[in-house]
Amino acid sequence: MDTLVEEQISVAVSSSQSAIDRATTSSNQTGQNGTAQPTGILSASSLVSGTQVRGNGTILLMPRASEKNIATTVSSTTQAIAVPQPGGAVSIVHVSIPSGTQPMHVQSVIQPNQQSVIQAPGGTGLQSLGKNVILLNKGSVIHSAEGDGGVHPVQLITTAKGDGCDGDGITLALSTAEDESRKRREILARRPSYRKILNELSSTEPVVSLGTNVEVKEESGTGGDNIHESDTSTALASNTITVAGTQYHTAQGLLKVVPASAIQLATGSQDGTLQGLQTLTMTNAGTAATGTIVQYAQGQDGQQFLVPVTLSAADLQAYQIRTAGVTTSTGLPQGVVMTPASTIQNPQQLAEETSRRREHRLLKNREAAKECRRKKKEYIKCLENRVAVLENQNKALIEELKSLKELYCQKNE
DNA sequence: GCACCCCGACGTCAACACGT
DNA sequence: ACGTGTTGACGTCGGGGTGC
Repeated sequence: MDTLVEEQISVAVSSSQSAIDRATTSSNQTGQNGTAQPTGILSASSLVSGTQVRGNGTILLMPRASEKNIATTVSSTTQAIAVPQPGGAVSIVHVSIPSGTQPMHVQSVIQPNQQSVIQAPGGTGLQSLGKNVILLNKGSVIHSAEGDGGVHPVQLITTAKGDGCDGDGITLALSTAEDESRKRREILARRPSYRKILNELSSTEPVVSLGTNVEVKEESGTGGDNIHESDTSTALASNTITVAGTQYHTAQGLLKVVPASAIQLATGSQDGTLQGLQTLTMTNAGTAATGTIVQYAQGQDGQQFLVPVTLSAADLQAYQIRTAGVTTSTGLPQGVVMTPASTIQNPQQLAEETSRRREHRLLKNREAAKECRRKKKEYIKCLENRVAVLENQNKALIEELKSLKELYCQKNE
């Protein structure tokens, strides 16, 4: 897995502040399809150095040790964290935007070849992003709701050569109206693939957003994995995440979900400390015929992991028989040793194994269904935001058309 | 208070996609 | 071929709103 370190940059572009000089130069750039893009080029030198644009238009924030936490002159108030996805498809952008007295955090999924939408929480419109604040993806257009009567679509094009993944910087292009119209049609024609989006999201989603008030920080283990940091004010212990009563424990890349409300401490040392392997019994209302054993292991560094194992009733019975009054080699009272599946030989055990596998399958599917619904809702939200953007865009275009018509009529009179 | 309806969340099944 | 992930469809359950 690629190691990608997030960089903080500012990508707020204010036309009123003239942070980007609209009238800098003009040249032709070769787009993705190899066609020249007649544009008025805007200098984006004010954007953070090291920021790159992939061939698919995704903003890449390449790790450079010397360029950590660079504040730009564009805006010192709006910050974004883009998380490029290996494979170059989708990037997740976290934006921290001061809104009044309360900083606002929004998340968006930047997709290649598609108009992307900054997703604001809970009914927060794009207007709250501030006047002419734009988070850019190639082909993405986000307009100020206030505006100055006109529409200023800004498009990212890359100066990168070759595959576009190794560009040295980005260039902002103010497209001509004709070109913009054509691109707009293309954008509208490219509807997002739900399956693809979800695949991209689920494949290596490094920063997890679980609800409106939760950010999850998952730290790397022994190195080599991604390091992603969310809001540093979020107090989360390493490898332990609690979200709405659900604890997420990561151990060696394994993420186990344990509903905290369902955990009851069944065994453990008397002083409350847990050492070695302990067991907890979890009540599970959904599967009355089954139980869940939680192996509670303590790592070398004192870190503790919960590893839930769903068992059938038969398994539970065997489990209890095996653990009753047994002292293991570790010296732990009532310690647990799981019977390896390979030792199951007789028909009854085979049936139990089948049952166990079914339970495992059901458990996995249950979690998958939850995840699927979550992604679906997220996707629907994204679509709704997109609708809002397009409606605003449409409204602005209608206004523009109206004013141009009036201008034309006045000239002819 | 009770019945009814609606809605959202959930679990399960089945079909399909996809990687190995 | 097989295991696993994804997702539509379906049924169930609980909470909230409404009419009686």
